[in-house]
Amino acid sequence: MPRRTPSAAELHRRAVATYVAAGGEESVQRVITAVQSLTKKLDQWYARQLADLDVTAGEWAVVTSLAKAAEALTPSQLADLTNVAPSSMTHRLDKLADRGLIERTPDAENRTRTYISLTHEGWELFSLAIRGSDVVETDVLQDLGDDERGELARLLEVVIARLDDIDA
Amino acid sequence: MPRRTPSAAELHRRAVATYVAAGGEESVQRVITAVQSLTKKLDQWYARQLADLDVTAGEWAVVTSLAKAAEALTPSQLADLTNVAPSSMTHRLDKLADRGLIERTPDAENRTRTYISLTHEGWELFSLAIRGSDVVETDVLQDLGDDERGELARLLEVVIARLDDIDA
DNA sequence: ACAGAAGATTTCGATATCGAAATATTAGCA
DNA sequence: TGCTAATATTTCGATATCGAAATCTTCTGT
Repeated sequence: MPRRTPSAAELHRRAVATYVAAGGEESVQRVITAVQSLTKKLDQWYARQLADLDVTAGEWAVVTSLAKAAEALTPSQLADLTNVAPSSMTHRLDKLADRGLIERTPDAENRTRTYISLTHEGWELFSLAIRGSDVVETDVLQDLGDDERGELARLLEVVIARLDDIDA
Repeated sequence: MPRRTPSAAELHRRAVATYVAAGGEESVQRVITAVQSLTKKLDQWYARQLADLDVTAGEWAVVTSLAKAAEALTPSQLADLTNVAPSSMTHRLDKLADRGLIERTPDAENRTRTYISLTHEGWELFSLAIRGSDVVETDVLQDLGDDERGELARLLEVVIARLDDIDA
């Protein structure tokens, strides 16, 4: 018989122990493991929320990429930003265009290139989903005081700043 | 012409601004956005590293789940842990079993159930990949002092502890 | 003991994704 | 100019994933 589901905190402890036993450094694994399990939980919630709007995680990734870019992007750029093969993007964009969330605009200056942009409906969907997910996200951070939340953000941003320099 | 690729830090700033403009709370978005872009980068590195070992991200998720559980799991549990449909797990396990990384053991007490466990080779692959990824992970956290790293871990663990209570 | 509900895994048809090749355009350069 | 290389997107065949249904086993209640 499978035993009772352990708490997230307990799973985290075990995961860190496992990684350390396999040769990882403890302080590193505590951070990385926590970041990953947090993302995993968030992804589950987003998936449910997006299902209500009849949008897949992959489609949502396209919408947010366009929203964040604040300018038109090419299919290749979107494929790159969303970690997917360029050939897969074609079909995704077809579906999104059919639903009226994005539109393709051929580049007049370079006819091999197509620009993708959010339609008004696309922006509305984005805004709607963000307001919904902000609720869950706020809940997740509830146990952190204002100062702690700021400190957490600061530390993460130090890490982010380093991302480009690695592996290059 | 597409302009120069912005830095991760710059992308982060913009993303937060976009989410705030769409109705998100700033201190929340700073944290959540940072966590997600960090995970995305890590996933890219893992994918490359795993490709060298001829393992997909999905297969790796199965291996780590088994390693962390430290006991045999059923296909359903694995599907749940790795966010995939139970029917998809069947084929994944077939492939992993063909490669000798896992093995299926029928449960003697309940013949509808099958237990999946890592083989010796499975453990070796796990250990090898962990030692490899620890290198990158350590690099990522390089700009944080020991105390800062500890504080980051602590804050994240506070958040983790709350995950179970949400949405239930 | 037995009928029906619940559970676990697999099979099946439809769809999504991948990598490689095809197509079309632009850029570099002799 | 004209030829080759590079770039952007799409098409194509193979594989992976999904949700629903099928199969088999165990549990529940009478």
